[in-house]
Amino acid sequence: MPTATRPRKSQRVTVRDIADAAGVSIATVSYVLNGRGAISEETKRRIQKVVKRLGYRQNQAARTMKTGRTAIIGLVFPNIENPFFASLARSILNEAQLSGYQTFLVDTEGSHDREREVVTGLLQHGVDGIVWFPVDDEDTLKNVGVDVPLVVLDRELPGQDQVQAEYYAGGTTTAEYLIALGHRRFGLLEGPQAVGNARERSKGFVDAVGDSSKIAWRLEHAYTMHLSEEARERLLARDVTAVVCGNDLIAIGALSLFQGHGISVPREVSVVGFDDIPFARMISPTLTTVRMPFEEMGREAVRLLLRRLAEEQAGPRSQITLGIELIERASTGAPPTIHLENARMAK
Amino acid sequence: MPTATRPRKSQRVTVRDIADAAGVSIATVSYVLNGRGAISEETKRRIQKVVKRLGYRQNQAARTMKTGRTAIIGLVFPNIENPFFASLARSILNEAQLSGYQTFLVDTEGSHDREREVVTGLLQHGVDGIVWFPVDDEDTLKNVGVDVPLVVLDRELPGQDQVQAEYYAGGTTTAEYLIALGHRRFGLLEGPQAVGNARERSKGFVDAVGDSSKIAWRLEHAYTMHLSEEARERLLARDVTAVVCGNDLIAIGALSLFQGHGISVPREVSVVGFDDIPFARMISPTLTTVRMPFEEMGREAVRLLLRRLAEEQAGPRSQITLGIELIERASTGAPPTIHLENARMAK
DNA sequence: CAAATCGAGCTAAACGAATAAGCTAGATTA
DNA sequence: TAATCTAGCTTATTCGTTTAGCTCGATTTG
Repeated sequence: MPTATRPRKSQRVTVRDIADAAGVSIATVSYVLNGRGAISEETKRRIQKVVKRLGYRQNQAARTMKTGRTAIIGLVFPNIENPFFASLARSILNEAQLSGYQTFLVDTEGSHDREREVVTGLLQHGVDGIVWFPVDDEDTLKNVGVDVPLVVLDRELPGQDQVQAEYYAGGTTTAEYLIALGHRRFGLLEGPQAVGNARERSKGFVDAVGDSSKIAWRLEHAYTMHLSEEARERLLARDVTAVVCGNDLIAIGALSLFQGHGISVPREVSVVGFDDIPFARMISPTLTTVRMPFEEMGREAVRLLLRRLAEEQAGPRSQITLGIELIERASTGAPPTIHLENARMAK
Repeated sequence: MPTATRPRKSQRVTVRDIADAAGVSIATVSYVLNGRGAISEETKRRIQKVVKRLGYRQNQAARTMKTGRTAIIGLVFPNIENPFFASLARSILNEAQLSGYQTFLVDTEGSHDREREVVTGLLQHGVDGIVWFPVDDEDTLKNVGVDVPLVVLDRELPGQDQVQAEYYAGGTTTAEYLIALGHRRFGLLEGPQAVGNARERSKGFVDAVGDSSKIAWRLEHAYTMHLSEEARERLLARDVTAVVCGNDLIAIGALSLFQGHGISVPREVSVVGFDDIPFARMISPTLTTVRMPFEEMGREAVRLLLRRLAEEQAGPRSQITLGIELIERASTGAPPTIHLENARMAK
């Protein structure tokens, strides 16, 4: 179709241009650029000067063709709007950047189909590795043919490298803390039980509570601030002195509900979250919660991935488990006296 | 160095493999893959079957070499942990994905130097276009040599395509609303005035307030929930009936401070935010704020970019300005009577 | 009935960089 | 003096695609 228009030649600066301008071969330029080969200091300097002068940038696509490496990692997340993921993403983007990697961030919006789709896209682009935060415990990528290193975040998948936190301990710690405060009747607004770590957390809590106290009810809830009708009813029934939530978003939803109904937290009821998103300390009352080590998780995930990449060898899978910590804030306190007395009588 | 080890041939499936298996040339395979050329239905089907059977994926790097297109766009953000950006990012990622584009997300962490750095990285990877949310009004990319379409978000930069919102109108609308409620003494916790839209917003507010009321103080503040010492003092001085904040995070910080000091919102003081991040409706009291059209902004930015990409022609720059809307919630109300009376007397 | 047209597919030349292998000239060694 | 070595380059090939231009037989047309 183009008739008169002459195709613009040499649109982009290439090694060829550098080589010509510096009076050397393209091989020499390439060696200098990659710090390889035996090149005299003088030639190096000359070439580097030309590179700067012409504003040359390596063509990553061409590089990739030869080396098979893209210097890109893929980051697969269920929902970037959840502050938990935003914090984690930041840590990962940062760590990757430090090692000279760019990151494709893809949002699966909680769908298994989209998980498969987006990962296929990532592989087509030839990402060197993938950090994957699965929607739930289902291994949707089983037969997608992932032929690059993969690190799984916060989930239990057999045979994969993974970075997790001490969910069970998070549960027990929470229980011990609340019991020490005097609570004896609990409500659990658990995260989706299709996810292993949500189960772990609940299990830790239930185990630690043991026979000393009563878990009045357990209700599964999505990781969102907008409480389900059932959850609202449960909370407003007022039959517990402490509500333990699957994550901070659910806890914030609970606080919001209580506040809307004039129920005082923590005087009438205590609320505990999980994750310690930045908002947890800003809402009122500030939220007692279990801190997830975002920074560390992201860093470890990227490092694990890059180590795999460097070794090239398929060693045994690594499983990194990070410690958690209960952060005591203003949403928890001693139970109302009447309940306290009940508890004493029960002893 | 490899002596005994035979280099694994045909590690990856290529068009060559498909062509051989289907008994055609690689050109034919390519035509089928790209829906071009005149190929019989039968051959198409045969090739597609082989593609599926061998699990072939196009090598994007090789494609890029020939076409000069990467099918990647770069997204440059100041801080992904701010829910405002998270929401915007989600919209952009989604829209890009729909058009078959992957997205590099980079976080500049509010630094000009990093803005330059990361964009250079993006260009090296050959992104087809860039959506840029600048740190402030400074055009840090002026001499970075950006040779691809660029869309600027939420900032005023001469000569660039941009997507914005009606900041000035946001300011006036807020003022009119508060005045209608009876407020006459205002405090402004403004966003960084180095940024044009923050100035616009303040200007809109100040203009609309006019002589009818008094702006007791104006204080510049970073876009964060953690209030500065000066801001805290200002707020606790209690000399205004309404506080207008530069964004929702600042507003949440203010609410938190008031609540911590037993100051009732909105009975004693009203608070207004800006952006309408998802949390605005979940905190208590729920936050009256000005809704930024995240979804639309992201969508328009990507569309604008892709249009540029398709046209290839450098037409006149586009400037899309989106409407905003005041969302009335529970953090605003009539001023305390004593103030109301003062205001009346002043008339 | 020869020429023009057309459908379906093939050949071959890029794209820009990395790199193995080869070359050259001067220095060192036998 | 000849053989060997080495620093410092260059030459030539390769990565997997896309695509302009060609071929070849079948069909249509004047």
